[in-house]
Amino acid sequence: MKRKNLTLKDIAALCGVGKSTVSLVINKSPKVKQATREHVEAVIREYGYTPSLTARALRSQREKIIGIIMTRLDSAAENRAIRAILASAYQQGYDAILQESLLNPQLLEEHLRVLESRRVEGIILFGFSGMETISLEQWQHRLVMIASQRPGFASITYDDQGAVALLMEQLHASGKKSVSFIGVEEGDLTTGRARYQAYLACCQQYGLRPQALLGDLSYQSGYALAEKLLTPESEALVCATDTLALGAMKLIKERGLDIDVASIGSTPLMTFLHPEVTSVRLGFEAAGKTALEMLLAMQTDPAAIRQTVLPCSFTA
Amino acid sequence: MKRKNLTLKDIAALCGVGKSTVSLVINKSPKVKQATREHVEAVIREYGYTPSLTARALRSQREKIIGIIMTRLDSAAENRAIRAILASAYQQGYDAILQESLLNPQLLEEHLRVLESRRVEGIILFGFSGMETISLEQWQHRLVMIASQRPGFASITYDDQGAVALLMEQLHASGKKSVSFIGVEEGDLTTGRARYQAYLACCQQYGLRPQALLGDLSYQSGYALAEKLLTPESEALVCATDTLALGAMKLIKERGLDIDVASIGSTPLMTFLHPEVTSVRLGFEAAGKTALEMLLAMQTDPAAIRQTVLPCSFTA
DNA sequence: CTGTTAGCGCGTTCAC
DNA sequence: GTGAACGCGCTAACAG
Repeated sequence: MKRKNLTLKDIAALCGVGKSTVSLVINKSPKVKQATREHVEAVIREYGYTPSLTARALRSQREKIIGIIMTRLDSAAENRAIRAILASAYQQGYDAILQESLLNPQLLEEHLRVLESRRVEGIILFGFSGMETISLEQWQHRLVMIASQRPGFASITYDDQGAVALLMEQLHASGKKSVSFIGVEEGDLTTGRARYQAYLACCQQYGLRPQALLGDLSYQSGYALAEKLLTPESEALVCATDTLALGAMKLIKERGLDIDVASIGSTPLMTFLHPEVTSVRLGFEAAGKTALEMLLAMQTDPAAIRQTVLPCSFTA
Repeated sequence: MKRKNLTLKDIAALCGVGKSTVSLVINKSPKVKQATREHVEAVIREYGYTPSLTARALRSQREKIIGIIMTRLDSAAENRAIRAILASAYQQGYDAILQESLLNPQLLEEHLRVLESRRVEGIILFGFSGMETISLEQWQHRLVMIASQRPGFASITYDDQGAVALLMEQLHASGKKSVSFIGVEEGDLTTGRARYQAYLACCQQYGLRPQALLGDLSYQSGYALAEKLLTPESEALVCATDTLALGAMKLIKERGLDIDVASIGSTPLMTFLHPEVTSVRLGFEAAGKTALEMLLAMQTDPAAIRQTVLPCSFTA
């Protein structure tokens, strides 16, 4: 029962040929006689031989593995991106080692060490604020950051300003004069700072008085912020994320307030629970797909290191 | 800049010692002179040398990698289990290759092939109905199934019956006479069939008339089923999952119905949005932790192949 | 042109 | 404390 793994050599012996012949067959080299090839293939199938990618990797110096470091497994946004990454990677014959940073720089550092010793070919890193102190030089030409950026590094970021602007424009067009905002602390550079600043800029542009509160990234926070911020005069509320919006919506429903809500994310849950909420999609799937493409391109072409900003759009 | 990876040999040369000495230092063997050890360690640090786990794996025939095949990345339940798996694995020096089966047997089969050629030491497989046709013999002693089982294979399943019984008991104790149920099709053996059958059994036990509908596993389905099933006379509703419950709750709120709802999952979202819903936890974290422990135990002790049923409990 | 031999890649381990 | 063999598949050089 304990069928220990067969090796190339075993198969060669079974076929009465040299190791290299078997290797050539496996790699579909044309320089093997048809008869030999078929015989070898038959034996391989019969014994269920599978070549060791480990040995291959050692020899070829190519692991065909990438590392993905996400912040939290249960982030819906990252999930969607990763699904796209895994699918693309799979097609290219790559597998992915997954790690969770939990927004902890120290943990990130340890993960990087592991990926280093695994000799992964590249890393896709979901950024978070606090990781600025981590040195990444040695990964510079084989790392793509998502959702944050760093000079000289490849990155894919979401169009935070564009998303907020899109929402604000829509609310403005429908005549709202009192548009509030709930977001997350500016310590978070993208979801936090960028979206908040964009809100402020839009207020200025449209001559609105900013009314905003920032908290953390939880349903509870959305609820609490909305509770503090909203008044009977509020006409509209922009939320930095769907999570916050879900919290806010709970309050709004409970109080029976009549407020137009807009948010960023466009998650299936939000679309289902509150289709009336205007929502903008940031293109998570595209981010994942693009990240992998960029990573693979970087291997051969250093010029592929680019900082890409993905466009956002209203839900189709 | 293109610092190509240093090897053991390089370090040995730099230190003026043999390869094996460096190896011994890395593996903290005591049979190295203190002075030599310190010198070697200094050089290793200075040059930032990291031994290749690939070479080590080839030599030792131990990859220290496991494969995790989940059904869907965005399954909250699986996410929680996987977080626990990753954390435990990390402690033991294991990394995880993650794959998504999307409930597709064919995809599962391909993933298994990949894991085979990667020579992973074990697999944690989140089961789904439809995968019965896939042969797993060769993995028998290094695979743990979660949420489904197969004779002779290690598995961890949730206590579907217990969970339903717990909810029904509570509703019965509070005097409900009309308890409906929405679930998922019986093609799904655990979430679907087991929970539905448990509901029927409880109805019989308490002398209630069963009123149930089954659909798929989506918010929309929860809403639609509730709409068809509930009447003004309905007193209580048991939902097979939080997802269904979220859908049902939407309808219930919209209609202003007065119905006690109970569900299985106890996700943070549910707890936040509808704390009034009675919810049972199936112990996803425990499942992940247990799965990994079992997998590692199986490597040395075939008797560790067990079919475990995790207990459920009300949210703490 | 077909097929083989030999050595490599890198860390581990065991006689010397 | 060390050289050499080893694990497994790849490939350049070579023989038939």
